[in-house]
Amino acid sequence: MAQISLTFPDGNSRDYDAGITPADVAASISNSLAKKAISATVNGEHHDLQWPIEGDASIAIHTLKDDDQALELIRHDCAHIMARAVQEIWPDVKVTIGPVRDNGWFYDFDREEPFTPEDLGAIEAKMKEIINARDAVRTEVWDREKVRAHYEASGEPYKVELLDRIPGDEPIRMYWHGEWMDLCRGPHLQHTGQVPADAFKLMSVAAAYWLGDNTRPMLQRIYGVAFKNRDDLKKHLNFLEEAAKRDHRRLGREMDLFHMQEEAPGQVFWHPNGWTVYTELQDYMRRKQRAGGYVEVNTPQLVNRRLWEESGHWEKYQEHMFIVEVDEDHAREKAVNAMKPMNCPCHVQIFNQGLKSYRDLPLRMAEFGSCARYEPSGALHGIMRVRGFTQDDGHIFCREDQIEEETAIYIDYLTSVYQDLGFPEFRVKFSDRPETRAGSDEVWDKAEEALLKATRAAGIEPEMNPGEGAFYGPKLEFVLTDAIGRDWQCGTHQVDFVLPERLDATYIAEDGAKHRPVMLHRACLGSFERFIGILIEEHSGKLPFWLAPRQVVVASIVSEADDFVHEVVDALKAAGVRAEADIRNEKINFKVREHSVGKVPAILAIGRQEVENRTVTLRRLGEKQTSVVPLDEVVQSLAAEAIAPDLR
RNA sequence: GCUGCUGUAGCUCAGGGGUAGAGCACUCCCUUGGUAAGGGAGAGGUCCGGAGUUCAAAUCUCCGCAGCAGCACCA
Repeated sequence: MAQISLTFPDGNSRDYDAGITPADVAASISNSLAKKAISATVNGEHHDLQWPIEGDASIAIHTLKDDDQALELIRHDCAHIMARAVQEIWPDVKVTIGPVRDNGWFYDFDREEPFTPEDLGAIEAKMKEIINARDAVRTEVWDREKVRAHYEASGEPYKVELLDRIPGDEPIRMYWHGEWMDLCRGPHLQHTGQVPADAFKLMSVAAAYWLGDNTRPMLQRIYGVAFKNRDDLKKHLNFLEEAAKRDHRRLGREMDLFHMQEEAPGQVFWHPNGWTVYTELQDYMRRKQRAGGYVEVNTPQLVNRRLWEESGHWEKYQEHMFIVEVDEDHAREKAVNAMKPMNCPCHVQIFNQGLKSYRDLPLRMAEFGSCARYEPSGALHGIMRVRGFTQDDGHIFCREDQIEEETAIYIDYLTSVYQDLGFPEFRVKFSDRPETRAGSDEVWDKAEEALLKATRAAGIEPEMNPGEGAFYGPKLEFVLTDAIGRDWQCGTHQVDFVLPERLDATYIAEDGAKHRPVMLHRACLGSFERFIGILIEEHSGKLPFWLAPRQVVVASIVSEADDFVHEVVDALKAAGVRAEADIRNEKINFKVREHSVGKVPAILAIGRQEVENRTVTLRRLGEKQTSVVPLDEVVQSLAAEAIAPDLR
């Protein structure tokens, strides 16, 4: 038999017979390693222990100590064990796919009846039985036709379809967990007992379209999470509990920021506190925009359908637009208008007024543009995904050869805004041409290349997001995450060769002839609504001082202090701090608790001593200890803190 | 939009075919208390909307609306 040489992570190598499995390699090293081994990385690829090695290779044997591999295997085996449990309880249920995801896995089933919470309990119990049985996991490579015959005979149409989607040259692997078998690429553990029985939990059941396609059947998806041990599971469940407390919908109510109601689904009623955050943020953005060389404009809410037809939005997005038909007295025909779902066509109208020279370019035009989109009901989510919102929108009209520089300038601008707002880190995605799009392939080639080049020149290597671009051009997405880790696109930067063409935007170039400008669509926050939602969750409601709606509460300890309380409040207000008095007939304990819950960053307590010495006792949110500070000093330091970061 | 779940006081929730419940919040009274809930009293409800079943519906059924989770969508 041929000999092969395997090289271990420590650099040593040993010779083995060709075709040896990692399990045998582990056994050749020590009995304990053979028992603890869960998988192996061979030539950089993660395989299970039964995978034969045919040639010289590098090899690393993994145990539960290797987090990445262990968690992947535990979760993947959980998916199989769960599918087996489901089919043991309900043999008629059809299985589909069950990938590892986030902190666990999901598995999609086709079953008439939806799973109930009680069902989940039963499945969990059955899974524990399977784990405790320590059933061996084994694998075989099967001939494609044998797999097809098997799944056709056992009535598993989804598996047959999956089989057909596997490229022709890939070997088809079947995996057994005990007697239960599934088509799978692997790798898997050695036996079911290697899954910790007390470190997984079935979380929820929800529906999902087969293959993510809304024209295909809906399946029942069960989500689970799994970890290496019970403590990690507990930590995760605890994290979710804590994250729920940071939910912007909950904090929005607790901090009295905003509310929403049935009569205006997907639209925000901003309360005084919330509107303070909003306007503070808007003032900041307005200053940043001016400093960034933008001119600010404002355009109509309600625009005749004609413009949307010209821009192409009517054709593509009519279903998602709020249509307003005006039947004026004596009018021969109805005027059909739409609430603007975005601002770009309106900005082109402003650009098109008068003749523009190449000297005017790049022309950076910004608007706090209120938009309305009829979002699908299921998409609405607090103030993060709404039907009425305001973008910090902007369009840069420029020459093709200015795209790269303008993109670099913009990325710089966005970075400084995100930095100021407490997001030094953010993710960038690059989305290229979608299937349905406007514009020729040559134009798309140009746009994609220019954008990508500029992004890389700015020192960013974006995540690729194939086919996700806008219909008129490729885009960069700047992504932030909410309390439980869901992605939200906030900023965006898009190259558009199409709209200037459709709306006939031109400028006079040096050659005296009309030329077509390129349009860069960009939003930094995205929408105020979404960004404030993210801000709330990111800071758990404890907004930076300059953004906090209620910055200081001055609380009396005894009523004799009331006059001085008002004096302190007045002094703070005069210095530009949002301060309010609390002279209610309540104990200081009560007041401290209430304003702490309300996320007020600074509480100043005033009792007899403070009145006498003209001091205040300052307590910062989240801190236990207090400090006694002279009035002048506290006014000065809090006033300094209230200044927005761009003005410091 | 799709699947499932939910909708009872301002909030969080219990209850459940026949007088509507709690805690917190609110109002009033007592209390002037030194850093996360002082004590007492009171007021507060179209039980999401509509239809049906029933002697009787907040409760059961159906249809809507809204919210939640996931999927799909996101100019």
